Amino acid sequence: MAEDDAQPAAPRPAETRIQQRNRDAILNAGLEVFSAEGFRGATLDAIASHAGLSKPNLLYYFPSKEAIYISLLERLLTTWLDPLKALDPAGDPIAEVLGYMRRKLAMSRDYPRESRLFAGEILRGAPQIGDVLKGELKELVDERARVIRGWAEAGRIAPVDPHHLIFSIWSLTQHYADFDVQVNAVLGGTDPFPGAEAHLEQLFLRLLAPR
Amino acid sequence: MAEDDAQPAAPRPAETRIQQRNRDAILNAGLEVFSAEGFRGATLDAIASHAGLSKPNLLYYFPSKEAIYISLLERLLTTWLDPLKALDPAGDPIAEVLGYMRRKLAMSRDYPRESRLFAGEILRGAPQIGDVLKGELKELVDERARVIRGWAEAGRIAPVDPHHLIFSIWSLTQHYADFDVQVNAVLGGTDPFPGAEAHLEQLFLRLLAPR
DNA sequence: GAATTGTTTGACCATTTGGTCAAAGGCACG
DNA sequence: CGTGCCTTTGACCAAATGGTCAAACAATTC
Repeated sequence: MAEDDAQPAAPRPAETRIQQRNRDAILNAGLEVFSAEGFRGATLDAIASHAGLSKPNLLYYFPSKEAIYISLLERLLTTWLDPLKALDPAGDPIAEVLGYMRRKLAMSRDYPRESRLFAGEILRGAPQIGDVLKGELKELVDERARVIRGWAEAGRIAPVDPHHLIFSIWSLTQHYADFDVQVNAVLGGTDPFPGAEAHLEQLFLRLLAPR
Repeated sequence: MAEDDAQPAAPRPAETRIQQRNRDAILNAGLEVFSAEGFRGATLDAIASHAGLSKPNLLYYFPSKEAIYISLLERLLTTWLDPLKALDPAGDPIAEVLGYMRRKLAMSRDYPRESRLFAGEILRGAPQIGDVLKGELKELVDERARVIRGWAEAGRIAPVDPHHLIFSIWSLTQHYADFDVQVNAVLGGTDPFPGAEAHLEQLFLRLLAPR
């Protein structure tokens, strides 16, 4: 509708330095609070104080609490799906699956807040991202599942149900972020990740070894 | 302080029929709402209407929203720990582990609300049951871990880290209840449990088979 | 340095929500 | 059938919370 090709080089209104900084602070604060308290448990006051801003100031940058939440989920979804996209049909089957597992485990270690945010959304029935799950996610998974099925049929890995294999990778790795408190309670504070990686490597190696 | 041994046979005040029924209805409604919305997301009004009672009537049976929640968690914890207790040190190692896995998977199928209630509590940092995790749960797990380690050392199962083995069983089975929406979105509505059981049997058989 | 635009906030508001209370309605039992 | 206890509820309250707004306060630009 609106034309703006007149200017040679100024198409975007472009975020000011200060907008960039504040939006970032808000998203970071939102991640912190939403992942710890859930959507309903998080308050604008808590997010504002975490971000070092006043509540009305928050709402100058985002129209509502929900908008912050959705913004976070959108940013998260790319990060979340990328590792699966990176699974290379041309690579070595077992190395590819193990690589995917390791990437997901590293994400649980390095981005536990993101993992918990996602888990909370799904636990509550995915009110915001249900469509993405049934659309983009399902398609991506189905596609990779076909690759894995191909590997199995070619005898390059043991026969497995590809969908359940993917579920296994998700659940086994995310557990260490989402159920963090429980893992630490049982382990008494030792870093669980080295042990987890060794265990999961063994598990998938044995599951997938052909013959 | 108060003595009441006078009567020959009336020690308990004993719940009336109506108390029994209403307390039950409230706990069931609470499970429904808390598991779907989380503690913060659940409202007394929602629980009351689910139970078919008025809000003040709820509070005649339970002193507070938190009391309902805690009551549910307590009831849940026994159910939750029993399957692990039932793991028999004298039984056949692989059959015992597979049996435990199957029992947990059945719980995800038959009691998904309980699983989600528990998951929500842990996700939020276990504010109510943190102590149980560090106490009762840790001791039980450590004990069973010793049994499993014994099996491994005797060469009756492949060498595995017993704690991470237990985490694996928890995460793989609970995933089908807690991430229910995601599983169904990806699978497009087919019942995941038959496939899950076959997959997990294969997984643990291959993981644990000695040699 | 005046005008314009972008940023921040104190004061406020409406709604939601956990919880109270006094009074009314049932029920059992002598 | 009346007395006493158990159960139920309408009306109410205080606090928390998402969100608004006009006015003050910076930055930037010409």
